[in-house]
Order: sequence, then C-alpha cells, then structure tokens
Amino acid sequence: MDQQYNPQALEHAAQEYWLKHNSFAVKQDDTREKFYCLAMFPYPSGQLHMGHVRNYTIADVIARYQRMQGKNVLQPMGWDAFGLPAENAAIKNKVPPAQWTAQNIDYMREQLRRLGYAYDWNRELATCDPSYYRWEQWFFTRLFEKGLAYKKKAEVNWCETDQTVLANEQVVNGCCWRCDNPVERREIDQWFIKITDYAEQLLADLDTLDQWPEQVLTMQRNWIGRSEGVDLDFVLADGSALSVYTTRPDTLMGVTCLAVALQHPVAKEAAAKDPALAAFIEAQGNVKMAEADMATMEKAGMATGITATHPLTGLEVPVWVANFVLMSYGSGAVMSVPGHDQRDWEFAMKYELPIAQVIAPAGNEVCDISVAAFTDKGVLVNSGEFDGLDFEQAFATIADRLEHEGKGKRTVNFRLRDWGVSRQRYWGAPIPIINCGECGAVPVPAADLPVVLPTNVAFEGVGSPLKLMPEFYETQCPRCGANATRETDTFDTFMESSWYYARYGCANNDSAMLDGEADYWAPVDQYVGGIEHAILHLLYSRFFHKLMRDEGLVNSDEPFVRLLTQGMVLKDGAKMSKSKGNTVDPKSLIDRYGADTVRLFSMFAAPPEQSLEWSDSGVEGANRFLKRLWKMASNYMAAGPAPALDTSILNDQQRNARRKTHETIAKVDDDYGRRQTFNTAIAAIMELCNELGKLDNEPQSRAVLHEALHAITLMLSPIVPHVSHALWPTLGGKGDILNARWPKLDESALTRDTIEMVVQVNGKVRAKMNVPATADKKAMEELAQAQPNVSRFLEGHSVRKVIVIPGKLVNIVIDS
RNA sequence: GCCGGAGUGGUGAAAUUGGUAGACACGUCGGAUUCAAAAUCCGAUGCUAGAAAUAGUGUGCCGGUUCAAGUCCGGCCUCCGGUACCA
Repeated sequence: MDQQYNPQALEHAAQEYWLKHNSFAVKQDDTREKFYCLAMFPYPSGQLHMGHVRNYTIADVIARYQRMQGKNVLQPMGWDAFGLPAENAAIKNKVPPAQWTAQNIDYMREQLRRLGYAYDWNRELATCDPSYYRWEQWFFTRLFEKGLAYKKKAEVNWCETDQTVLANEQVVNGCCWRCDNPVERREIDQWFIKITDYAEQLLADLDTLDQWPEQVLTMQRNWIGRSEGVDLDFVLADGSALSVYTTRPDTLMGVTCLAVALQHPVAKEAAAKDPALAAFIEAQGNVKMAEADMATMEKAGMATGITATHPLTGLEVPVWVANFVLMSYGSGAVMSVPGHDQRDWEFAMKYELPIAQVIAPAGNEVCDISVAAFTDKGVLVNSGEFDGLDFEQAFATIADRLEHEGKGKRTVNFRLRDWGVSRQRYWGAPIPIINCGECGAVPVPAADLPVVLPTNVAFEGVGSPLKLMPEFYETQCPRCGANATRETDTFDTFMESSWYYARYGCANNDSAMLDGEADYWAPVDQYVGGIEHAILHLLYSRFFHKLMRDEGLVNSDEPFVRLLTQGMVLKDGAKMSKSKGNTVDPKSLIDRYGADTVRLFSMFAAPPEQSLEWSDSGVEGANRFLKRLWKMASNYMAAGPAPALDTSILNDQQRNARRKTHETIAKVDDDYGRRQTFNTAIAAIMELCNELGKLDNEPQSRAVLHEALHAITLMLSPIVPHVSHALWPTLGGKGDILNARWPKLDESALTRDTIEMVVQVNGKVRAKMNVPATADKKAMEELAQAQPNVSRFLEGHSVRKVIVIPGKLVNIVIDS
C-alpha cells in the first residue's frame, strides 16, 4: 500500500474498474427490492457548476447507500436539452442551437464521469433527440383526442422591433433586453393542457406524499389554491350579466363598485366608445406578463360609466376597470368591498369611492373602517335582513337566496390555471398539429411522427426560423389531403422534463413511449433537486404522471415517493452564477484535489436542504481528512495483520473505542437513511477517527482499530467511493465494495457502566456527574444534591421541587 | 404584493421528541519538528471578568408560556427561493 494518498491515480483506477465491469448497469430483477434514485437532469449550459456537483453527489450518496442495503438500484442521467439559453448562445456565437447543445453535453458528460457517479449510462437520454420527443408528440395527440389539449387566445410579451415573443426574464424594466425598446402585450392563439381538470386530484394526492418536505406540499397546496365561494351575476343595462366570483358572499351588502380586468369584454366594449378609457387601458397594459410585476405596480383604475344592478338590493353599482384584476382568475371581474378587503379599501380611498361597513367583529376587537379594512370574519351589520348572522350563516343564507333566484351559484374555484404549452420559439419540440382550412387543427398521425425539428438553421433571433422554412411548414392535411400548414410553435420545455424520469426505465425502446420495464422502475423512490422547482416542475410532473396513468402507461398515482430539495451553492453570500462571475469550476478542483475531496466537501459543508457557502479552505480541510484517513490505514497495514478481535478481554480504552465505533455505525446509518444529513454523518466519522488516533499498539487495540477502519471504509464509500474502492481490499474486504453490505451494528458494544448527567439549579448548569447506569431517580437526585458546586447554591434556600430526566439532567428548583 | 424558507462564535455549522448552546471542521494564536519554510503533529480558542476554580452573559429584534426555550406561541426586521415564457 502506498504511503501517500494519491487521488489522481486511484480515482482513475476505480473509474476504469467500474467501466470495465459495467458496475452500474441494471436491469429488472424481481428477486430484489428495486430502488430508483434520481437527480434532476441538467440543462446543458456549457459546464457543470457546483450546484450540479452538490445535487448529483447527494443523489449518488443515496443510490450507493441503498445498494449497500441490498437493493436493485437504478440511477440514470440525461439532458434537459431544449430551451432558451441555446437560442441566446446561437445568436451570440453564430452557432446552431443543436450544435452548441451537443458540444455542451459532450463536455459536461466528461465532467460527470470524472466525479465518479454511479450512473447507468446505457439509459442516457437527451430531450432534443427525436427518439425522445416523438413520444411526447404522440402523447400530445392522445391528449388532443381526449379533449385535454385545446387552443385559446392568451397574452405574451411582444417586441415589435425584433418581431419576437419575449420570456419574462427577457423583459427588463418593461423593455426588450436586447434592443431596449418598450415591450407590448399581444394576444395570440396558443395550446393549453387542462391541468385544471386534475386540480382536485393534484390537491388531494398531496396528502399521500408523506416523504415530501412539508414546505413543498404547502407551496403546492397554495398554488393550486382551492377555494369555496359563489359565482354571482350583476345585471348590466343591456340585460347581460356581469359575473363575479367571491369567497365572501357575507360581504355582498357592502359592495360599492365592480372592478373588471383590462382585458375584460366589458372593458373593451366601454373603451370602444371612450377614448380616455381606451388610453388608460393601453397605458396600463404595457406591463410584462409576470404576477410579481402586476401585483406590485401601483393600483390604478378608471370608471367605465357603466353601472350594474346589485342582485340583492337592486341598487345601481358603478363598474370600473382596474389593473389589479386578473383576467385569468375567476371571471376576470370582482366585486369591490372596501370595508372588508384591504386592496379594495386602498382603491376606494384613492378614488374617493364610498366605504361601507357590513361586518362587525364578533368579539371585543376594535374596528375602525376609516383607518383600514376589517378583513376578519365577523357578524353582519347594515345588511338589512341578514344583520346578526355570522360568516357561515350569512354564506349559506345569501348563497341559497342567489341560487333560488337564479342569480348565483356556489362554486369551487382554483387559483391554478391551465398549462400553456405553446412557445413561439425555434429550439423546442414541434407541436404535432397541422392546421387545415377545412378541418381545423388536426393532430399528426402516429405513423408520421416524429415531426423532426430541422437543426441546420441560421438563427438570428428575429422571429422563428421555422416560420421561414416552407419545407417545414408546407404540408397536406392528414384528414382531407388539402394543402395545409404545420404548427410552427414548439412545446414549453416543462413538457420534456415532466416525463423523462419514466422514460429512463425504457430509454432505448423505439416502439413505445413506456413499457413494462419502465413501470417496474416507476415511481422514483428518491428524487433530488433544487428547491426552486418546488412548484412548476414538480406540479407538471405530477400532472403528467396522472395523464400517463390514465393512458394506461404507468400503474402508480404519483411519480416521486420521496423528495429531497437541496439548497443553493453560494459564494460570498450570493448565488454562484456565470453572470455574477463567482463560479468555481469543478474541473480545476478535481485536478488539484481529486473527485473524492470535492464530493466530501460538498457533503460536509452544510446539510443538503440548506444553502451552502463555498469555501476554498474548507476544501483543503476535506482533503486533509482523506490524507489522514489514508495514513491511518497505511500505518495500520505497515504493522502487519492484527489478531482476531476478542471482546471478552478488552480493556477500558479498547472497549470505549469499540463502543464509539458502533455508536458511529448506528448514527451514520440513521443520518444516511432517515435524516439525510450527510454533514453530521461525516462529522461523526471524523470524531471516530480522532478517537481511534488515541489507541495504543496492543494487539487487541489493533483488532479494534481494524474493525473500525473496515466500518469507516464502508460508511464513507457512498461519499468518497474511489478512496474506499482502493482501501477495501487492503483492509481485507471481500469482493467489490460496491456490493458489500452496510456494517453490522453490535448492540452489545453500546452498553455503558456509568452515564454523565448534568445538574442544574434553577435551570443553570452547576455541575456534571457520573451516575451508575443502574441508578434510579432517587439516587440521581441524591447524587446531584451532593455535588459541591450544587450544595453551595442550595445553602440558605429551600428546595421547591426537583426534576429528574434520567440519563440527561437533574434540575433543582429553589426559592430565589 | 402574495406563497414558502432562513437568521446561532472570526467562518461553515451541530444541538434528531422543550432538557448541557457551539459537536465536527475552517481560521487564528501558542508549541513541537525544521538551518529555514511548506507539510505534519500537539495544545488553546463564543464574549466579559479572573492566575485558576468559577461567575456573569450569549442563538436577528420585542414580548409571552415553562422548572427548563436556538427549539413552542404572538408581533416585527433582514435576507433567500417561487410567482405560471429562466430552468
């Protein structure tokens, strides 16, 4: 065995060994429990960054740990290859997006290989490959035929100069990020998938995800946003109904105006006759299509001159246009109750609209409507016949009345909106639809799939190249044969990332989207990825899984059994990113210290769910630990083999070291499996190593050391697999360490004769004492009072009570 | 704005079910080794006072519950993630 720890040589050897033995290729095996471990696949942006390293190391540690539990473990890797950055790079570097993407994948794959991840590379996939997206296209045509995909008009950010649709991130201060001209909103035809049909299921099934972080479940619940309310009609002068949705029908008698969205038909109609109103709508509309922008802009409105009849009082209520009303939520119109809604209150104050109080606090709270809205539920006042009712009674009574008179209806509403999947972009999977003058939108027949995206294009960033390629869009209608036009929009990239996890199960099947093997691996047992995906990606994937289930492709209800959301990698308190110029290239660190050091540091520096502060000296520390470990093993080996361990003849020091070894095995097992706190697992192993360094060279001490080194090598192998691979045979390990089992805990090694306890007086620690393991509460209490530094504090005071927590502490409460 | 998190020594963090605050590291300081340095090894290290024993104090801020609060409750502040076309 080498005296020196030489990571470059041993890592190369381990990786060659794994490659030669196909160590991570797996197939269906019904004799063993399967475990599917998956990290969110990367966007091939150019090179790996530390966020990737952290993500993939966490998943790799879990995968390797599960393999040590005897499971059949699948861990695949692939590429989320469509998306906006390829188009940006194409413009900047004058290289076609497909070529840029392929180069990046090649480079990043090599970086991943050097980190020694246990991937089954046979299943690698890239979403920009027609053999992948053809099934997505096929699946979309199935959704279309089931009525789950439909077309409607929706707004986008439009740059007139570049003749292009802009993503929210490409709109900076209301202007195009490239040409700096003001952006306008434009309404265009787009494809949608009816996720709202699945809203109830998506909400209800969150209750089954008991291995997901509570915060993610909460965010998804709030995002879906189920509410119970009433849809009710205010009648306009022309006899048509203006429908509004409210969760507070108890405040109906306090309505002082109605507010409609800028895009609402009533607003459009009024604007047609009122140039000032048209100008207002125009001016307010040029805000980008992002909720954060719309919700923080200054509230503004304008009266339309139209009035509507209140369904209960029969009084006329003015209709306003307001920029904070969302066309996409409910009916695009709301009733304004300034007395009991803070936003309405501010709006009423600004425009000097009346504010009426119709709810009074049920208890003794103070309530002054002239200072702020009273938004709690309470008792109805100034509401005529409804006075005195509480919220529930008022809801029921008013809803009944409206339903009875045909003016309203109890409704369950969701904040969730249908999923818009059209993108007016080049670098994405073509939407498999042909538009025919006669037949309308016709799905491309399965036999004609895939609709292949042309990759040899000049991409200038003005419009989509597909719109300039008659050879792409000129076609015939599959139904009637007439000349027709192919859809030139492509899919939202969330489409690809919503089902890739399932495709890994049968990545090379070219006759079906999914098959029996895919269903064998599904669902993913452990999913690992950034918290930034807590809503969109994870919700779309859950939805897609249910769609695939209903198509008979999988048999489970949910795609991800257990979820770990990892925090970001920061440097100097800011997220590591190219734009901030504070990235650390994993390659140079691997070159300098080896992959094991990089893996060890990224697992040790913080628990996986927290953000991780990058530290160069921390990396040094991780490397130093591996060197010490290597030296400890090589010193042990140099002295020749130790005798067999005989636990009946160990002295105190040896017994203590052995107890520490087995305590560590129990802790690390719990940290890996249940808690997933790899930082504390590593700390525990370091502690053990520090302890072992104090052992002498007696034969049984060396036997204890051998047992410990054996266990340490196994326990560290998920985190630092290369050095473990090298140490294993030298420590007498049998076979391939990848297939070795987790070290066995010897419960009998854990016993203690005495236990250290703390003695407090009035909650302050005053002494520590060793009590026999067999002592009862009374003995602990007596021993505690006898401690010199304790009796000193008790003098002159009477003991009021004594609290004894066996094995932990004794707290003596005295009069002060 | 709304939804979800986080805040503990000089630094990254630990404290798992309300029970010893600061494990394990990094850094710093002191020592050993060395002609010298690097590397390595040993020791000290929350802050204040003290030679020490020890005492006081301390987990973003204000208040509360409890024998006991980093942990639970109420009210704030700051930062981070998401906000439906970044992925």
